[in-house]
Amino acid sequence: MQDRHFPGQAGKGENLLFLTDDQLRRGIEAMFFAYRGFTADPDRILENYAYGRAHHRAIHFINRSPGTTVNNLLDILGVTKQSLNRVLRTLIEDGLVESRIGTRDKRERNLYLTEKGRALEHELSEAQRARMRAAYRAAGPEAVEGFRKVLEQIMDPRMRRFLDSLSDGG
Amino acid sequence: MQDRHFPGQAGKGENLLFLTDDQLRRGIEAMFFAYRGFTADPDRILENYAYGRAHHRAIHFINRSPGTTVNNLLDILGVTKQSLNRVLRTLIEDGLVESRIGTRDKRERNLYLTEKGRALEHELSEAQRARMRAAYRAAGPEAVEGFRKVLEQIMDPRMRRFLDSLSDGG
DNA sequence: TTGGAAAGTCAACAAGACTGACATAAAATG
DNA sequence: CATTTTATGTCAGTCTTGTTGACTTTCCAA
Repeated sequence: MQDRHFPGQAGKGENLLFLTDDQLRRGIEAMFFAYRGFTADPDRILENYAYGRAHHRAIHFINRSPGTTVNNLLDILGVTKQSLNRVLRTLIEDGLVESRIGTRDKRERNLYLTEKGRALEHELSEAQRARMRAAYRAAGPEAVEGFRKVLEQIMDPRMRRFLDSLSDGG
Repeated sequence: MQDRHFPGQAGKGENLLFLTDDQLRRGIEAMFFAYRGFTADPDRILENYAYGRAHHRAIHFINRSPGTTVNNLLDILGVTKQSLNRVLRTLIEDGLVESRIGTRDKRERNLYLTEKGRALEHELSEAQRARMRAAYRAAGPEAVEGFRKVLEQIMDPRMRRFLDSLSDGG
């Protein structure tokens, strides 16, 4: 599609140099180290509250989709409901998340951040955004476009569709 | 530096649209979902061996730098020695890693993959590379360049220098 | 109305991270 | 040569976060 097809071996080889095992390995290692940096700042903040990454993820996506159900969250986070429930329980007990019984379906719980929850969400996301902002700025808009493009290809298609739905609808 | 400076608000705003909180949030969520995809295939393989991600990471970097020491590995992986030791012990017991007493400094242990270790390393990395290869191919070489550029900015500078040293020297 | 499915909760357990204390051997230093 | 530092390994205990299994409440459809 986007490859210009030169005849013969030389042309093809030159075009596909970015697909060598060595280039792939560099990308893999970059993902590993970058993800560590990506989580480092929120992790430091969470320590002050005796929370972990699981709490951050729950807070993030509840803030993102207020009124979401436990089942929705399970789908997004990809953990078992028991695991999520433990996290939600502490967040509710600590007054960061409010759980309201569903109106249509009383089995469901609609989740909302409280004022306190929004405050922590903002503290966490601002720390994470600061690092991303600096990285984006240093790399430039074209690099950022490529960054997002590759990430979307790495993730499972289901999650890509989910992200797309958030961008369109929200 | 790489920003072209237009006078007035409109020009500046248009140039920096990729730095809005919304764009940053999309990048953050993309990182989260992509990392899950990134680890999914190796995780599935590791289950068959009753190993975890920690084993994968150790195997990867021992394969990357044969003869590396425990201390080196601690530095790269960013875990405690107790944590790493548990992993190394099982890998050595299972005959995937060989630990030789250092020649210059007999306190050190030089770590090597055995034939069996290399086999697992290859199985794991090939699965991970397959996903990355597909993503790279779909996104194209320019996107891949941006991807790597942004990741390098996200990681801590220490790890960036480490990656650079691997590219130059190895 | 009754039985199954769905949403959510509670309890117990496992992996893998952590800290802290301690042991051993070897190297470095005074 | 005595002491200190370094590299590694180990034991014990804790924490987060994942798991499975059993359970309640609610909804829906046969």
